[in-house]
Amino acid sequence: MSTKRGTGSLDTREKILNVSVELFMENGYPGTPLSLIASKLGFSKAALYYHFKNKDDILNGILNPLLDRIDALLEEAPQRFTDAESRWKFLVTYSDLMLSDPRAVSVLAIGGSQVWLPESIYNRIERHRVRTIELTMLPGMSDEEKVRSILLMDMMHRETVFDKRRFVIDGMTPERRREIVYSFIKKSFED
Amino acid sequence: MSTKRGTGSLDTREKILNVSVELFMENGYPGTPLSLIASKLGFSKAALYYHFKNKDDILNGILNPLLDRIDALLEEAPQRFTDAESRWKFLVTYSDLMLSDPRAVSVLAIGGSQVWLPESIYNRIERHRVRTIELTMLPGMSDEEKVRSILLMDMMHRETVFDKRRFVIDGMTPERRREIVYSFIKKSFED
DNA sequence: GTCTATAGCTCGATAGAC
DNA sequence: GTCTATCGAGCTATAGAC
Repeated sequence: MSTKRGTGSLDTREKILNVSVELFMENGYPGTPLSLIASKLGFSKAALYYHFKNKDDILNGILNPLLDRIDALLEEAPQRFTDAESRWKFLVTYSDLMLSDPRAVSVLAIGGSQVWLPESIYNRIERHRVRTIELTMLPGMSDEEKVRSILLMDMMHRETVFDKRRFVIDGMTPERRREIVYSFIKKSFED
Repeated sequence: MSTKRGTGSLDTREKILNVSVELFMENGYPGTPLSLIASKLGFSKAALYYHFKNKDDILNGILNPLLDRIDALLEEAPQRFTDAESRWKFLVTYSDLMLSDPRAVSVLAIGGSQVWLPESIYNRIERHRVRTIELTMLPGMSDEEKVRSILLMDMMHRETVFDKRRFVIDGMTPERRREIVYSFIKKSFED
């Protein structure tokens, strides 16, 4: 995949991805011209086309590693969970997976309805969203419990995906916040 | 404000706003050219400039009525609420206000980090977001309670703002869903 | 592997006729 | 109040030199 690298330096390819993520977060994906990415890297726009075949290819480079791993996780999962413990274990695994790729997650957080995404990526994300919600639902749930599952899965997803615009309490660390959020979600699931 | 109108027909201005909202939801704001709005209305791009001074002015026409009313509500509100009942009354009022303008809410739902918004509108929305969260916090709350307030306000806001991409249960009406969601939020606040 | 130059396109906005 | 025509800016992507 990659050539051998020296001590501290990253692939040019990786540098491009990292700078792109920063700019996509600031300006959005359609709002970030390739010229801006190039100038922040200190070289010209055309040079980007040596490393990526077009703009969407940069986006794919950022998102695909994470999306592939989510695909794999969802394929391993059973049709439905039948008990709360194994469901919770799955949710934690899913959450850890998301948190393991902050670069991709940052770009996912730009979204919203994400109409600007290439259709192939959009469809994958939508499939993940629907499937994870389905997997929170246990057999024999009432309407109230189903709706609550949707709300809580949504809450968990947002907790992994959003970092920037978050309302921060005094000196609370992100880890402490996450601990509180997850225990609230777990308790609400069990209630 | 408006000239007298015939029986069923809307202002051209209102027609433009309604068509724009539909297209903004489909393609996003930056992804919707004025030419598309014009063609869907059956007239030319230049005609739009008789009714609005530029593209952002259309967006303002959609959002400002709601944002103005939210501003007014937030100015009426006390510095902080001191009891759970008056806080809940405020939250219901805020929610009803949002639901009273589905057109504006649809456009707000496009967002996400909403970097595409004109700065003036973006700042207003951010102020609303922060202020409403502050108002959910009662004196003497623990860290856990503060975080839960953030989560629940966020949940409530999303319940008013999102319609489209929602995971729908069988034959459940939106009203039934909202009833379940609100009772969950209320219960979680009181817990 | 990076450059300059430019093709080719789309868009917002304006001018001016009707 | 709506039209045609067009300007000018900004963008993706490619060609071809080094």
